[in-house]
Amino acid sequence: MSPYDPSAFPPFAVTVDLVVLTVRRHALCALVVRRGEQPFQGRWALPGGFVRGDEDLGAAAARELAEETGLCAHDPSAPGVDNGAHLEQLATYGDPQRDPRMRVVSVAHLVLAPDLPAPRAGGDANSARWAPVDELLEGSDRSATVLAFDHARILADGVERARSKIEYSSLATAFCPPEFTVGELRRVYEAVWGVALDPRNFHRKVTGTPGFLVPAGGTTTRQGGRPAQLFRAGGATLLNPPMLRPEV
Amino acid sequence: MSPYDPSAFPPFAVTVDLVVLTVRRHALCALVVRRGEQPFQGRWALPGGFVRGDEDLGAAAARELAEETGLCAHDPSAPGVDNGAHLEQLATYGDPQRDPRMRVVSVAHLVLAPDLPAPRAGGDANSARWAPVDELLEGSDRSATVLAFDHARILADGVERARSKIEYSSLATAFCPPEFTVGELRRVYEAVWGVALDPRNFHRKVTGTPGFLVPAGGTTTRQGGRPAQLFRAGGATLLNPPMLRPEV
DNA sequence: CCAAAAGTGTTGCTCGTACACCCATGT
DNA sequence: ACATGGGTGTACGAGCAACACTTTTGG
Repeated sequence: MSPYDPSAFPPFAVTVDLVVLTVRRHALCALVVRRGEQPFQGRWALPGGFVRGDEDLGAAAARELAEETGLCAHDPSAPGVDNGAHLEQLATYGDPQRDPRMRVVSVAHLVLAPDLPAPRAGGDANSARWAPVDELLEGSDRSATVLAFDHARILADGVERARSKIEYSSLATAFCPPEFTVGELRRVYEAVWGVALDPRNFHRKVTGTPGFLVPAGGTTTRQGGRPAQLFRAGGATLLNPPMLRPEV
Repeated sequence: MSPYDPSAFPPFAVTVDLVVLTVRRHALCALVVRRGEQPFQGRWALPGGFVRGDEDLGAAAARELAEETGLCAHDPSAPGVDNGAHLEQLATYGDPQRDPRMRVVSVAHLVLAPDLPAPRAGGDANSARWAPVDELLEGSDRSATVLAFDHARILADGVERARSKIEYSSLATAFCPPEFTVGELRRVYEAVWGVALDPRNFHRKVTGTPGFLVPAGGTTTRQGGRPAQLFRAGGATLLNPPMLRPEV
Protein backbone atom coordinates (compact mmCIF):
# COMPACT_ATOMS: atom_id res chain seq x y z
CA MET A 1 0.00 0.00 0.00
CA SER A 2 1.58 3.26 -1.07
CA PRO A 3 0.82 6.33 0.98
CA TYR A 4 1.17 8.39 -2.17
CA ASP A 5 -1.96 6.96 -3.68
CA PRO A 6 -4.92 9.07 -2.60
CA SER A 7 -7.26 6.14 -3.15
CA ALA A 8 -5.35 4.12 -0.58
CA PHE A 9 -6.83 6.02 2.35
CA PRO A 10 -10.26 7.49 3.01
CA PRO A 11 -10.56 11.28 3.36
CA PHE A 12 -11.66 12.70 6.71
CA ALA A 13 -12.96 16.05 7.82
CA VAL A 14 -10.98 17.28 10.82
CA THR A 15 -12.47 19.75 13.26
CA VAL A 16 -11.57 21.25 16.61
CA ASP A 17 -14.13 21.40 19.41
CA LEU A 18 -13.60 23.61 22.43
CA VAL A 19 -14.38 22.92 26.05
CA VAL A 20 -14.15 26.47 27.44
CA LEU A 21 -14.50 26.48 31.21
CA THR A 22 -14.82 29.35 33.64
CA VAL A 23 -16.03 29.91 37.18
CA ARG A 24 -19.10 32.13 37.54
CA ARG A 25 -21.02 32.70 40.75
CA HIS A 26 -19.38 29.74 42.52
CA ALA A 27 -20.22 27.33 39.68
CA LEU A 28 -18.09 25.73 36.98
CA CYS A 29 -19.52 26.83 33.63
CA ALA A 30 -18.87 25.90 30.02
CA LEU A 31 -19.33 27.91 26.86
CA VAL A 32 -22.04 26.50 24.58
CA VAL A 33 -23.54 27.75 21.34
CA ARG A 34 -27.00 27.10 19.97
CA ARG A 35 -26.99 25.17 16.71
CA GLY A 36 -28.65 27.00 13.85
CA GLU A 37 -29.02 24.06 11.51
CA GLN A 38 -29.57 20.34 11.22
CA PRO A 39 -28.68 17.99 12.71
CA PHE A 40 -29.45 18.81 16.33
CA GLN A 41 -30.92 22.16 15.25
CA GLY A 42 -31.77 24.29 18.27
CA ARG A 43 -29.74 22.16 20.64
CA TRP A 44 -26.65 23.37 22.46
CA ALA A 45 -23.20 22.35 21.32
CA LEU A 46 -19.57 23.05 22.06
CA PRO A 47 -18.03 25.76 19.88
CA GLY A 48 -15.74 24.50 17.14
CA GLY A 49 -15.08 24.36 13.44
CA PHE A 50 -13.03 22.92 10.63
CA VAL A 51 -9.27 22.91 10.67
CA ARG A 52 -7.88 24.77 7.67
CA GLY A 53 -5.61 23.15 5.16
CA ASP A 54 -2.44 24.93 6.29
CA GLU A 55 -3.24 25.27 9.97
CA ASP A 56 -1.91 23.44 13.01
CA LEU A 57 -4.42 21.93 15.42
CA GLY A 58 -3.58 24.25 18.30
CA ALA A 59 -3.73 27.24 15.98
CA ALA A 60 -7.17 26.20 14.78
CA ALA A 61 -8.35 25.94 18.36
CA ALA A 62 -6.94 29.36 19.24
CA ARG A 63 -8.58 30.87 16.16
CA GLU A 64 -11.97 29.39 16.96
CA LEU A 65 -11.61 30.59 20.53
CA ALA A 66 -10.86 34.12 19.42
CA GLU A 67 -13.79 34.07 17.00
CA GLU A 68 -16.17 32.94 19.72
CA THR A 69 -14.95 34.88 22.73
CA GLY A 70 -12.28 37.37 21.73
CA LEU A 71 -9.92 35.57 24.08
CA CYS A 72 -6.26 35.44 23.20
CA ALA A 73 -5.23 32.06 24.50
CA HIS A 74 -1.79 30.79 25.16
CA ASP A 75 -0.90 27.38 23.83
CA PRO A 76 1.80 26.10 26.20
CA SER A 77 3.21 23.90 23.46
CA ALA A 78 4.38 27.11 21.81
CA PRO A 79 6.72 29.50 23.60
CA GLY A 80 5.28 32.81 24.70
CA VAL A 81 3.60 34.67 27.50
CA ASP A 82 0.28 33.71 28.98
CA ASN A 83 -1.72 36.80 28.14
CA GLY A 84 -5.14 35.26 28.68
CA ALA A 85 -6.63 31.84 28.92
CA HIS A 86 -4.94 28.48 29.11
CA LEU A 87 -5.34 26.19 26.10
CA GLU A 88 -4.33 22.57 25.77
CA GLN A 89 -5.28 19.62 23.65
CA LEU A 90 -7.80 17.36 25.34
CA ALA A 91 -8.50 14.27 23.25
CA THR A 92 -9.65 13.22 19.80
CA TYR A 93 -13.04 11.75 19.01
CA GLY A 94 -13.51 9.77 15.83
CA ASP A 95 -16.42 7.38 16.13
CA PRO A 96 -17.61 6.77 12.55
CA GLN A 97 -21.18 7.55 13.60
CA ARG A 98 -20.52 10.63 15.71
CA ASP A 99 -21.69 12.97 12.95
CA PRO A 100 -24.56 11.64 10.80
CA ARG A 101 -23.49 13.67 7.78
CA MET A 102 -19.98 12.43 7.19
CA ARG A 103 -16.82 11.09 8.76
CA VAL A 104 -15.58 13.78 11.11
CA VAL A 105 -12.61 13.44 13.45
CA SER A 106 -12.69 16.12 16.11
CA VAL A 107 -9.65 17.15 18.11
CA ALA A 108 -11.10 18.56 21.31
CA HIS A 109 -9.23 21.26 23.19
CA LEU A 110 -9.62 22.49 26.74
CA VAL A 111 -9.62 26.19 27.60
CA LEU A 112 -9.58 27.58 31.13
CA ALA A 113 -10.58 31.23 31.25
CA PRO A 114 -11.28 33.85 33.91
CA ASP A 115 -14.83 35.05 34.25
CA LEU A 116 -15.68 36.99 31.10
CA PRO A 117 -18.33 39.42 29.94
CA ALA A 118 -21.16 37.88 27.97
CA PRO A 119 -19.75 35.84 25.09
CA ARG A 120 -20.43 37.02 21.60
CA ALA A 121 -21.99 34.74 19.07
CA GLY A 122 -20.02 33.87 15.97
CA GLY A 123 -19.93 31.67 12.91
CA ASP A 124 -23.01 29.61 12.24
CA ALA A 125 -24.22 29.79 15.83
CA ASN A 126 -27.34 31.70 16.72
CA SER A 127 -26.24 32.52 20.24
CA ALA A 128 -23.70 31.63 22.88
CA ARG A 129 -23.90 31.44 26.66
CA TRP A 130 -22.20 30.19 29.77
CA ALA A 131 -23.99 27.22 31.27
CA PRO A 132 -23.20 25.40 34.51
CA VAL A 133 -21.63 22.07 33.63
CA ASP A 134 -23.92 20.34 36.13
CA GLU A 135 -26.91 21.32 33.99
CA LEU A 136 -25.22 20.35 30.74
CA LEU A 137 -24.21 16.94 32.01
CA GLU A 138 -27.43 16.23 33.85
CA GLY A 139 -28.54 12.66 33.17
CA SER A 140 -26.00 12.28 30.42
CA ASP A 141 -25.82 8.55 31.12
CA ARG A 142 -28.37 6.86 28.90
CA SER A 143 -31.08 9.50 29.04
CA ALA A 144 -31.31 12.18 26.40
CA THR A 145 -28.75 14.90 26.91
CA VAL A 146 -29.06 18.59 26.22
CA LEU A 147 -25.88 18.63 24.15
CA ALA A 148 -25.57 17.71 20.48
CA PHE A 149 -23.41 14.93 19.01
CA ASP A 150 -21.03 13.36 21.54
CA HIS A 151 -20.39 16.71 23.16
CA ALA A 152 -21.59 15.58 26.59
CA ARG A 153 -18.83 12.99 26.59
CA ILE A 154 -16.27 15.56 25.43
CA LEU A 155 -17.40 18.04 28.06
CA ALA A 156 -17.26 15.40 30.77
CA ASP A 157 -13.72 14.49 29.74
CA GLY A 158 -12.72 18.16 29.79
CA VAL A 159 -14.21 18.73 33.22
CA GLU A 160 -12.46 15.65 34.53
CA ARG A 161 -9.18 16.86 33.07
CA ALA A 162 -9.60 20.27 34.71
CA ARG A 163 -10.54 18.73 38.05
CA SER A 164 -7.50 16.51 38.18
CA LYS A 165 -5.07 18.99 36.68
CA ILE A 166 -5.60 21.71 39.27
CA GLU A 167 -4.47 19.16 41.83
CA TYR A 168 -0.89 19.01 40.71
CA SER A 169 -0.48 22.18 38.65
CA SER A 170 -0.98 25.88 39.13
CA LEU A 171 -3.66 25.91 36.42
CA ALA A 172 -6.37 27.09 38.80
CA THR A 173 -4.90 30.56 38.45
CA ALA A 174 -6.05 30.51 34.81
CA PHE A 175 -9.59 30.87 36.16
CA CYS A 176 -8.62 34.05 38.02
CA PRO A 177 -8.04 37.62 36.82
CA PRO A 178 -4.40 38.75 36.62
CA GLU A 179 -4.46 39.84 40.26
CA PHE A 180 -6.45 37.85 42.77
CA THR A 181 -6.66 37.00 46.45
CA VAL A 182 -6.09 33.70 48.17
CA GLY A 183 -9.80 33.54 48.95
CA GLU A 184 -10.71 33.96 45.29
CA LEU A 185 -8.34 31.19 44.33
CA ARG A 186 -9.86 29.00 47.02
CA ARG A 187 -13.36 29.61 45.66
CA VAL A 188 -12.09 28.44 42.26
CA TYR A 189 -11.00 25.15 43.75
CA GLU A 190 -14.27 24.83 45.61
CA ALA A 191 -16.32 25.49 42.48
CA VAL A 192 -14.33 23.14 40.24
CA TRP A 193 -14.23 20.33 42.77
CA GLY A 194 -17.64 21.00 44.29
CA VAL A 195 -16.33 20.77 47.85
CA ALA A 196 -15.65 23.11 50.74
CA LEU A 197 -12.04 23.70 51.74
CA ASP A 198 -10.64 24.94 55.04
CA PRO A 199 -9.66 28.59 54.39
CA ARG A 200 -6.85 28.53 56.94
CA ASN A 201 -5.11 25.43 55.69
CA PHE A 202 -5.66 26.47 52.07
CA HIS A 203 -3.98 29.79 52.74
CA ARG A 204 -0.96 28.16 54.32
CA LYS A 205 -0.71 25.64 51.53
CA VAL A 206 -0.77 27.98 48.55
CA THR A 207 1.37 30.70 50.11
CA GLY A 208 3.83 28.11 51.32
CA THR A 209 4.36 26.51 47.91
CA PRO A 210 7.37 28.26 46.33
CA GLY A 211 6.62 29.84 42.96
CA PHE A 212 2.88 29.29 43.06
CA LEU A 213 1.91 32.84 44.03
CA VAL A 214 3.89 36.08 44.06
CA PRO A 215 2.61 39.13 45.96
CA ALA A 216 1.32 41.81 43.63
CA GLY A 217 1.75 44.54 46.23
CA GLY A 218 -1.75 45.81 46.86
CA THR A 219 -4.76 44.74 48.83
CA THR A 220 -8.46 44.66 48.10
CA THR A 221 -11.69 44.52 50.04
CA ARG A 222 -13.87 43.56 47.06
CA GLN A 223 -14.93 40.43 48.90
CA GLY A 224 -15.75 42.33 52.13
CA GLY A 225 -14.08 41.81 55.47
CA ARG A 226 -10.45 42.42 56.20
CA PRO A 227 -8.38 43.62 53.23
CA ALA A 228 -6.77 40.73 51.43
CA GLN A 229 -3.36 40.67 49.83
CA LEU A 230 -3.30 40.56 46.03
CA PHE A 231 -1.24 37.96 44.21
CA ARG A 232 -0.22 37.05 40.68
CA ALA A 233 0.46 33.59 39.34
CA GLY A 234 4.09 32.67 39.97
CA GLY A 235 6.43 30.92 37.62
CA ALA A 236 5.83 27.43 38.97
CA THR A 237 3.54 25.25 36.86
CA LEU A 238 3.77 21.98 38.79
CA LEU A 239 2.78 21.78 42.44
CA ASN A 240 4.89 19.55 44.63
CA PRO A 241 3.32 18.33 46.85
CA PRO A 242 -0.05 18.61 45.09
CA MET A 243 -3.27 20.14 46.36
CA LEU A 244 -5.28 17.35 47.91
CA ARG A 245 -8.86 16.95 46.77
CA PRO A 246 -11.02 15.83 49.70
CA GLU A 247 -12.72 12.46 49.41
CA VAL A 248 -16.22 12.37 47.93
CA MET B 1 -20.56 27.81 5.44
CA SER B 2 -22.46 24.58 5.09
CA PRO B 3 -20.84 21.44 6.46
CA TYR B 4 -22.64 19.51 3.75
CA ASP B 5 -20.50 21.04 1.06
CA PRO B 6 -17.37 18.92 0.60
CA SER B 7 -15.54 21.90 -0.86
CA ALA B 8 -16.04 23.81 2.37
CA PHE B 9 -13.38 21.85 4.22
CA PRO B 10 -10.02 20.40 3.24
CA PRO B 11 -9.63 16.61 3.26
CA PHE B 12 -7.14 15.07 5.69
CA ALA B 13 -5.50 11.68 5.94
CA VAL B 14 -5.94 10.30 9.45
CA THR B 15 -3.51 7.76 10.86
CA VAL B 16 -2.79 6.12 14.18
CA ASP B 17 0.74 5.88 15.51
CA LEU B 18 1.62 3.53 18.35
CA VAL B 19 3.97 4.09 21.27
CA VAL B 20 4.34 0.49 22.44
CA LEU B 21 6.38 0.33 25.65
CA THR B 22 7.74 -2.65 27.53
CA VAL B 23 10.42 -3.35 30.11
CA ARG B 24 13.29 -5.56 28.97
CA ARG B 25 16.46 -6.21 30.91
CA HIS B 26 15.83 -3.36 33.36
CA ALA B 27 15.31 -0.84 30.55
CA LEU B 28 12.21 0.86 29.19
CA CYS B 29 11.94 -0.08 25.52
CA ALA B 30 9.74 1.00 22.63
CA LEU B 31 8.70 -0.87 19.52
CA VAL B 32 10.10 0.66 16.33
CA VAL B 33 9.97 -0.45 12.71
CA ARG B 34 12.42 0.30 9.94
CA ARG B 35 10.96 2.36 7.14
CA GLY B 36 11.11 0.65 3.77
CA GLU B 37 10.40 3.69 1.62
CA GLN B 38 10.75 7.40 1.27
CA PRO B 39 10.68 9.68 3.10
CA PHE B 40 13.02 8.73 5.95
CA GLN B 41 13.79 5.45 4.18
CA GLY B 42 15.92 3.21 6.40
CA ARG B 43 15.20 5.25 9.52
CA TRP B 44 13.26 3.91 12.48
CA ALA B 45 9.68 4.94 13.08
CA LEU B 46 6.78 4.17 15.35
CA PRO B 47 4.39 1.55 13.99
CA GLY B 48 1.13 2.89 12.63
CA GLY B 49 -1.16 3.15 9.65
CA PHE B 50 -4.23 4.67 8.12
CA VAL B 51 -7.56 4.66 9.89
CA ARG B 52 -10.17 2.90 7.77
CA GLY B 53 -13.33 4.61 6.65
CA ASP B 54 -15.66 2.76 8.99
CA GLU B 55 -13.28 2.29 11.92
CA ASP B 56 -13.09 3.97 15.29
CA LEU B 57 -9.73 5.41 16.34
CA GLY B 58 -9.20 2.97 19.19
CA ALA B 59 -10.14 0.06 16.94
CA ALA B 60 -7.61 1.19 14.36
CA ALA B 61 -4.92 1.33 17.02
CA ALA B 62 -5.82 -2.15 18.29
CA ARG B 63 -5.78 -3.52 14.74
CA GLU B 64 -2.36 -2.05 13.98
CA LEU B 65 -1.07 -3.38 17.28
CA ALA B 66 -2.28 -6.88 16.48
CA GLU B 67 -0.77 -6.69 12.99
CA GLU B 68 2.61 -5.65 14.39
CA THR B 69 2.85 -7.71 17.54
CA GLY B 70 -0.01 -10.18 17.76
CA LEU B 71 -1.01 -8.50 21.02
CA CYS B 72 -4.67 -8.36 21.88
CA ALA B 73 -4.97 -5.06 23.65
CA HIS B 74 -7.72 -3.88 25.85
CA ASP B 75 -9.10 -0.41 25.20
CA PRO B 76 -10.42 0.70 28.59
CA SER B 77 -12.92 2.99 26.90
CA ALA B 78 -14.75 -0.19 25.88
CA PRO B 79 -15.98 -2.66 28.49
CA GLY B 80 -14.23 -5.99 28.69
CA VAL B 81 -11.45 -7.90 30.35
CA ASP B 82 -7.81 -6.96 30.14
CA ASN B 83 -6.46 -9.96 28.29
CA GLY B 84 -3.17 -8.44 27.30
CA ALA B 85 -1.71 -5.01 26.94
CA HIS B 86 -3.11 -1.69 28.03
CA LEU B 87 -4.10 0.73 25.26
CA GLU B 88 -5.12 4.37 25.59
CA GLN B 89 -5.22 7.39 23.38
CA LEU B 90 -2.18 9.61 23.84
CA ALA B 91 -2.47 12.80 21.78
CA THR B 92 -2.99 13.99 18.23
CA TYR B 93 -0.31 15.53 16.04
CA GLY B 94 -1.33 17.62 13.08
CA ASP B 95 1.41 20.04 12.12
CA PRO B 96 0.86 20.80 8.42
CA GLN B 97 4.53 20.02 7.70
CA ARG B 98 4.84 16.85 9.76
CA ASP B 99 4.61 14.63 6.68
CA PRO B 100 6.21 16.05 3.53
CA ARG B 101 3.87 14.10 1.22
CA MET B 102 0.50 15.37 2.33
CA ARG B 103 -1.58 16.62 5.22
CA VAL B 104 -1.67 13.83 7.77
CA VAL B 105 -3.24 14.05 11.21
CA SER B 106 -1.99 11.27 13.45
CA VAL B 107 -3.81 10.13 16.56
CA ALA B 108 -1.07 8.61 18.71
CA HIS B 109 -1.92 5.80 21.12
CA LEU B 110 0.04 4.46 24.06
CA VAL B 111 0.38 0.71 24.66
CA LEU B 112 1.94 -0.84 27.76
CA ALA B 113 2.85 -4.47 27.24
CA PRO B 114 4.66 -7.19 29.17
CA ASP B 115 7.99 -8.37 27.83
CA LEU B 116 7.30 -10.19 24.56
CA PRO B 117 9.14 -12.51 22.24
CA ALA B 118 10.79 -10.84 19.29
CA PRO B 119 8.22 -8.74 17.44
CA ARG B 120 7.25 -9.76 13.96
CA ALA B 121 7.50 -7.33 11.12
CA GLY B 122 4.35 -6.40 9.29
CA GLY B 123 2.88 -4.06 6.71
CA ASP B 124 5.36 -1.94 4.79
CA ALA B 125 8.07 -2.26 7.40
CA ASN B 126 11.24 -4.18 6.71
CA SER B 127 11.85 -5.15 10.30
CA ALA B 128 10.78 -4.40 13.84
CA ARG B 129 12.66 -4.36 17.11
CA TRP B 130 12.56 -3.25 20.72
CA ALA B 131 14.87 -0.31 21.36
CA PRO B 132 15.64 1.36 24.69
CA VAL B 133 13.88 4.70 24.76
CA ASP B 134 17.06 6.36 26.01
CA GLU B 135 18.76 5.52 22.72
CA LEU B 136 15.78 6.58 20.63
CA LEU B 137 15.49 9.93 22.37
CA GLU B 138 19.21 10.60 22.57
CA GLY B 139 19.93 14.18 21.59
CA SER B 140 16.42 14.66 20.31
CA ASP B 141 16.67 18.35 21.20
CA ARG B 142 18.01 20.17 18.15
CA SER B 143 20.38 17.52 16.90
CA ALA B 144 19.33 14.97 14.33
CA THR B 145 17.24 12.21 15.83
CA VAL B 146 17.17 8.56 14.93
CA LEU B 147 13.39 8.58 14.53
CA ALA B 148 11.46 9.63 11.44
CA PHE B 149 8.89 12.44 11.21
CA ASP B 150 7.93 13.89 14.62
CA HIS B 151 8.07 10.47 16.22
CA ALA B 152 10.71 11.47 18.77
CA ARG B 153 8.27 14.02 20.13
CA ILE B 154 5.44 11.49 20.16
CA LEU B 155 7.60 8.90 21.89
CA ALA B 156 8.73 11.45 24.48
CA ASP B 157 5.11 12.34 25.20
CA GLY B 158 4.21 8.68 25.56
CA VAL B 159 7.10 7.96 27.91
CA GLU B 160 6.19 10.97 30.00
CA ARG B 161 2.56 9.79 30.14
CA ALA B 162 3.63 6.33 31.27
CA ARG B 163 6.02 7.73 33.88
CA SER B 164 3.40 9.90 35.47
CA LYS B 165 0.52 7.45 35.13
CA ILE B 166 2.15 4.63 37.08
CA GLU B 167 2.35 7.06 39.99
CA TYR B 168 -1.36 7.21 40.64
CA SER B 169 -2.71 4.13 38.85
CA SER B 170 -2.07 0.41 38.86
CA LEU B 171 -0.91 0.55 35.23
CA ALA B 172 2.58 -0.71 36.07
CA THR B 173 1.05 -4.20 36.26
CA ALA B 174 0.44 -3.96 32.49
CA PHE B 175 4.21 -4.34 32.07
CA CYS B 176 4.14 -7.61 34.03
CA PRO B 177 3.07 -11.14 33.04
CA PRO B 178 -0.29 -12.30 34.46
CA GLU B 179 1.41 -13.56 37.63
CA PHE B 180 4.33 -11.65 39.04
CA THR B 181 6.19 -10.97 42.27
CA VAL B 182 6.50 -7.76 44.22
CA GLY B 183 10.16 -7.60 43.24
CA GLU B 184 9.32 -7.84 39.55
CA LEU B 185 6.80 -5.05 39.91
CA ARG B 186 9.39 -2.97 41.71
CA ARG B 187 11.87 -3.48 38.90
CA VAL B 188 9.21 -2.18 36.49
CA TYR B 189 8.95 1.03 38.48
CA GLU B 190 12.72 1.31 38.67
CA ALA B 191 13.11 0.83 34.91
CA VAL B 192 10.36 3.26 33.94
CA TRP B 193 11.44 5.95 36.37
CA GLY B 194 15.16 5.24 36.15
CA VAL B 195 15.58 5.29 39.91
CA ALA B 196 16.27 2.79 42.71
CA LEU B 197 13.49 2.12 45.20
CA ASP B 198 13.73 0.70 48.71
CA PRO B 199 12.55 -2.92 48.40
CA ARG B 200 11.14 -3.01 51.95
CA ASN B 201 9.10 0.15 51.76
CA PHE B 202 7.94 -0.73 48.25
CA HIS B 203 6.73 -4.12 49.44
CA ARG B 204 4.75 -2.62 52.28
CA LYS B 205 3.31 0.05 50.05
CA VAL B 206 2.00 -2.14 47.24
CA THR B 207 0.76 -4.99 49.44
CA GLY B 208 -0.87 -2.50 51.78
CA THR B 209 -2.87 -0.71 49.07
CA PRO B 210 -6.27 -2.44 48.94
CA GLY B 211 -7.17 -3.84 45.54
CA PHE B 212 -3.77 -3.23 43.95
CA LEU B 213 -2.50 -6.82 44.21
CA VAL B 214 -4.27 -10.09 44.97
CA PRO B 215 -2.31 -13.21 45.91
CA ALA B 216 -2.23 -15.76 43.12
CA GLY B 217 -1.45 -18.62 45.49
CA GLY B 218 1.95 -19.86 44.45
CA THR B 219 5.53 -18.83 44.85
CA THR B 220 8.51 -18.65 42.53
CA THR B 221 12.26 -18.50 42.79
CA ARG B 222 12.84 -17.42 39.19
CA GLN B 223 14.64 -14.31 40.50
CA GLY B 224 16.86 -16.32 42.85
CA GLY B 225 16.92 -16.07 46.60
CA ARG B 226 14.03 -16.77 48.89
CA PRO B 227 10.80 -17.85 47.16
CA ALA B 228 8.53 -14.90 46.46
CA GLN B 229 4.76 -14.84 46.58
CA LEU B 230 2.99 -14.55 43.23
CA PHE B 231 0.33 -11.90 42.69
CA ARG B 232 -2.16 -10.85 40.05
CA ALA B 233 -3.34 -7.33 39.35
CA GLY B 234 -6.28 -6.49 41.60
CA GLY B 235 -9.42 -4.64 40.64
CA ALA B 236 -8.24 -1.22 41.75
CA THR B 237 -7.14 1.07 38.95
CA LEU B 238 -6.45 4.25 40.93
CA LEU B 239 -3.89 4.28 43.74
CA ASN B 240 -4.76 6.39 46.75
CA PRO B 241 -2.33 7.53 48.04
CA PRO B 242 -0.13 7.38 44.94
CA MET B 243 3.29 5.84 44.56
CA LEU B 244 5.85 8.58 45.17
CA ARG B 245 8.49 9.08 42.54
CA PRO B 246 11.76 10.09 44.20
CA GLU B 247 13.18 13.50 43.34
CA VAL B 248 15.64 13.60 40.48
C1' DC C 1 28.61 -21.62 54.67
C1' DC C 2 27.55 -17.77 51.80
C1' DA C 3 25.11 -14.88 48.50
C1' DA C 4 20.80 -13.18 47.11
C1' DA C 5 16.27 -11.94 47.26
C1' DA C 6 11.90 -11.88 50.27
C1' DG C 7 9.57 -10.06 53.92
C1' DT C 8 8.90 -7.64 58.95
C1' DG C 9 9.93 -4.10 62.84
C1' DT C 10 10.92 0.28 64.33
C1' DT C 11 11.93 5.13 64.60
C1' DG C 12 11.81 9.82 63.27
C1' DC C 13 10.09 13.28 60.36
C1' DT C 14 6.97 15.68 57.10
C1' DC C 15 2.77 17.21 56.13
C1' DG C 16 -2.32 17.31 56.14
C1' DT C 17 -6.33 18.10 59.15
C1' DA C 18 -8.99 20.08 62.54
C1' DC C 19 -9.67 23.01 65.16
C1' DA C 20 -8.97 27.82 68.34
C1' DC C 21 -7.76 32.36 67.97
C1' DC C 22 -6.58 37.18 66.44
C1' DC C 23 -6.76 41.08 62.66
C1' DA C 24 -8.74 44.70 59.75
C1' DT C 25 -12.23 46.44 57.33
C1' DG C 26 -17.63 47.88 56.12
C1' DT C 27 -22.15 48.92 58.12
C1' DA D 1 -20.71 46.94 68.26
C1' DC D 2 -20.85 43.31 65.08
C1' DA D 3 -20.58 40.66 60.94
C1' DT D 4 -17.38 39.16 57.39
C1' DG D 5 -13.63 37.46 55.43
C1' DG D 6 -8.17 37.43 56.04
C1' DG D 7 -4.42 35.38 58.32
C1' DT D 8 -1.59 32.68 62.29
C1' DG D 9 -0.77 28.99 66.08
C1' DT D 10 -1.01 24.44 67.60
C1' DA D 11 -1.86 19.58 68.49
C1' DC D 12 -2.93 15.13 66.63
C1' DG D 13 -2.32 11.52 63.31
C1' DA D 14 -1.28 9.28 58.79
C1' DG D 15 2.22 7.94 55.94
C1' DC D 16 6.87 7.97 54.00
C1' DA D 17 12.18 7.41 54.48
C1' DA D 18 15.81 5.11 56.49
C1' DC D 19 17.54 2.05 58.43
C1' DA D 20 18.35 -3.06 61.16
C1' DC D 21 16.89 -7.66 61.15
C1' DT D 22 15.03 -12.39 60.08
C1' DT D 23 13.64 -15.97 56.49
C1' DT D 24 14.27 -19.18 52.68
C1' DT D 25 16.07 -20.64 48.74
C1' DG D 26 20.44 -21.93 45.30
C1' DG D 27 25.39 -22.82 44.77
